[in-house]
Amino acid sequence: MKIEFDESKPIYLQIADAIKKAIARGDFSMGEKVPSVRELALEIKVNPNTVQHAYQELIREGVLFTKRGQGNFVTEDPKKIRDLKMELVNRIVENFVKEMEELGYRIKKDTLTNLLEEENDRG
Amino acid sequence: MKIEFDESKPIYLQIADAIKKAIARGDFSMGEKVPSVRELALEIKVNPNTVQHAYQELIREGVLFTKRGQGNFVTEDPKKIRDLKMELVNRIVENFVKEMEELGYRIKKDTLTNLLEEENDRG
Amino acid sequence: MKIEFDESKPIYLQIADAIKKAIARGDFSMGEKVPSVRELALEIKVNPNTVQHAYQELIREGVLFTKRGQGNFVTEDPKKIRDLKMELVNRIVENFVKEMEELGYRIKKDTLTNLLEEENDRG
Amino acid sequence: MKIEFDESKPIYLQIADAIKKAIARGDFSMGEKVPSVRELALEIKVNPNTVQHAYQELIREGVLFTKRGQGNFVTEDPKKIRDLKMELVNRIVENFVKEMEELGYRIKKDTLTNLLEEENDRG
DNA sequence: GTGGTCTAGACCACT
DNA sequence: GTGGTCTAGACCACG
Repeated sequence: MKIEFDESKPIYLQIADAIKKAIARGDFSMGEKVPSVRELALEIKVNPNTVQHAYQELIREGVLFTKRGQGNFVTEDPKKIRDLKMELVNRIVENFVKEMEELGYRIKKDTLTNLLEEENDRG
Repeated sequence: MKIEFDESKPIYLQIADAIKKAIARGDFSMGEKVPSVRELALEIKVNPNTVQHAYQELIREGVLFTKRGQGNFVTEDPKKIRDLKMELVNRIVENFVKEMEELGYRIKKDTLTNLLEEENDRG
Repeated sequence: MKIEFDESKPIYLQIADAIKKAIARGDFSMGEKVPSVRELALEIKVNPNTVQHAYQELIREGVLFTKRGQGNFVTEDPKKIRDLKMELVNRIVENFVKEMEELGYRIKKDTLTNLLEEENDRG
Repeated sequence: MKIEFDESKPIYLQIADAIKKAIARGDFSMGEKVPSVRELALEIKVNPNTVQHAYQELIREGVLFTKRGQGNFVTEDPKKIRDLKMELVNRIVENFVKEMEELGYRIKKDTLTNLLEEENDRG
C-alpha cells in the first residue's frame, strides 16, 4: 500500500479508494486478509482511527467483511469484485469525459474504453 | 454559470474551478467582467462569502483582478490564459492516467493528447 | 501630484496624505489654490467623489479651506502649517521606531531626528 | 501575542503582520506551534474567522504550515525565516525613507541600516 | 451596485 | 481540541 494524500478530500476516503483500487487490480484477491488497522496506520502514517473509518466504509459497501478476532477480509463474492472494478473504471472514464467536455473538448466514452482494451490484455 | 456541487471538495474550490474552465473554453474572454459576487451567489445558491472566497483564490493566482467598485475581471494577459488552459488539460489527463494505472491499466499520456487533438480543432 | 496607491488603505486617505506632504515640503504654499476636484481626479485617475472625500477630510482638519465658487486653498495660518509638518515627521519617525522595536531592534527617536537634521538644511 | 489594532488596515493583515514580527524577533522559533485559531481569537478579542483568515495568508506565504488536527506551526525552513526577517526590515526601512522623501528630507537607506547594525548586535 | 471585511454561530474531518 | 468550510447578516469604501 502506498498512498499519496491529497488535501482536498478526507483522508479516510482516499484510503478506502486506494484499497478498492488494490482489489480491482488484483493486489488483494477474493477472501484475502487486508492489513490490520494498526499495521496499515503505521505504514501510511495516519491515525488508526482514520484507517478504521476507511475500513468501516468498505464494510458498509460490502467490499470487506470482518472475522472477529482475525481481521478484515476481501469479500468472497466474485460478482462484487467484478462490479467493483467496473464501477471504478466507469467512474474514472466518465469523470474524464465530463471534465474534458467542461473544457470544450468533445470525446466519446467508447473511444476511450476501446483504447483501454486495445492496449491492455486484461478484462 | 452552472455548477453541480460534489461533496468531496470545498464548494469554493469547485466554484474557482468552474470559472477557470469557463475561461479556458472561452465563455469568458480576456478582460471580460465576471459575475458579481452577489449575483453569482444568488445564481448558484451559495453564500456570497463562499463566492468571495473562490474569487480571492482566483485573484491570488492571477486569473482574475479587481477594479475597485466595479467588479472582478478576467486577466488581460493572454499568456496567463493559455497557461491556464494547458494546466487544466494537463491536470485532467495526468489524473486520468494515474487513476487508470492504479487500476492496473497502462495508457500513455501522449496517446490521449493525440486523441484529443484529432477529434478537436482547437488548441 | 503623483500618487502610488496602496491597496491596504482607503484611497481618499492616501490622497489626503499626499496633499499634506506636498504642503509640508512646500509644493503648495500658504494660501495657494490646490487643484480642483475634477482636475485632480483626472490627473490621478480616480473618481471625483474620492478626491472630494479627501478634500473634505483636509477641510475638517483645517488644512484646507473653501472659497465658494473659487476652489480650495491651503490654510493661511502659518502655525497650522508648521504643526502639520511637525506632526507628519513625528508620525513617521515614531512609526519607524515602533515597527523596528517590534522586530527586536532598539533605536532612539533622538538618534533619528539628529540624523535628519544633519543631512538636511531645512527645518 | 499582544496586538494594538489600527483602523487603517484590515485586522487580519495586522494579525498576520504581528505573527511575522514575532517570528522575526524570535518569539516563535522554527517548527514551534503558534496559538490555535480559537485561542488567539479569544486572547485578542476578534472572531475566530478573522484569525483563520490571517493564518491562511501566512500559510499561503509559506511562513506557517498546518498539521491536520494538531494546529499551525512555524515553517521549518531556516532560509524562509531569514528571508522573512530581511523582508520585514527592508519594508520598514524603505517605507521610512520614502515617506521622509515625500516630506522633502533626503536620507540614505544605507545610513539607516548602518545605524541599526551599530546599535544592535543581532543580524 | 461592487468588492472587502467582520461577527456570530454552526458542522465536519482528523488527532 | 484543532483547522476548514459554510451560512446569515452587517457595515464600509468606492464608483
